[in-house]
Amino acid sequence: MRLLERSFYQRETVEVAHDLLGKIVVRQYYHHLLAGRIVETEAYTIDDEASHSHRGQTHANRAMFGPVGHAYIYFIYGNHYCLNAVARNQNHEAGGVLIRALEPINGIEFMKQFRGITDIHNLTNGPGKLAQALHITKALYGIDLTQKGELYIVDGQTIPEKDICAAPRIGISKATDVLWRFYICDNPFVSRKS
DNA sequence: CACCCGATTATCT
DNA sequence: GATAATCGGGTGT
Repeated sequence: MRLLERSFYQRETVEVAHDLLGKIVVRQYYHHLLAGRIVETEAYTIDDEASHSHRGQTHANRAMFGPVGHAYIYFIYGNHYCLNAVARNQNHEAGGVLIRALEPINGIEFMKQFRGITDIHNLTNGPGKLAQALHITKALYGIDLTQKGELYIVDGQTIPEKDICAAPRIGISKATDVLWRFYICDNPFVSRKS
């Protein structure tokens, strides 16, 4: 499995969100490798009212203004971390792709332990859930996802266009018209149906 | 320093 | 399907 190159992330954010489906998130946790296939994503651009980057750079969102291919991680609702891959083309100042759901591939027993449950379909089918299952916290903020390390993304199968669904993003109140949520249709690990 | 809110989840009914 | 839990960050005083 090859690492995704920096150039992969240096394209339109929405395109990268679409193309990240089928790619593999790898978490090296001490000597263990936890991995999952991306089955659901959402794009957030700087022009987008729903994006954390829309009101300009702050200390918390600085990663989204930094080099593409790095991780933007945020904490929400008092409990949950969420993982984004920084992605944008050269015309834009900021942008990110929220990783919303994974299909567990490797290290499933550790994921169960980190999540405190045994149901495999409830392990990584949500952005906060997958962060907990892979032990992703702010300690990994800004990490380069194009280099082997504690967290990175490698190539996987290409998903046929007919198997990709687009829908409005979840949990936002602004810019609900655009279909910037992508998921693999009929995949049982997607956070929810549309 | 007080206030408000949120790219969610678990746990009810 | 409804709602409580929970707390860091942004904003304004």
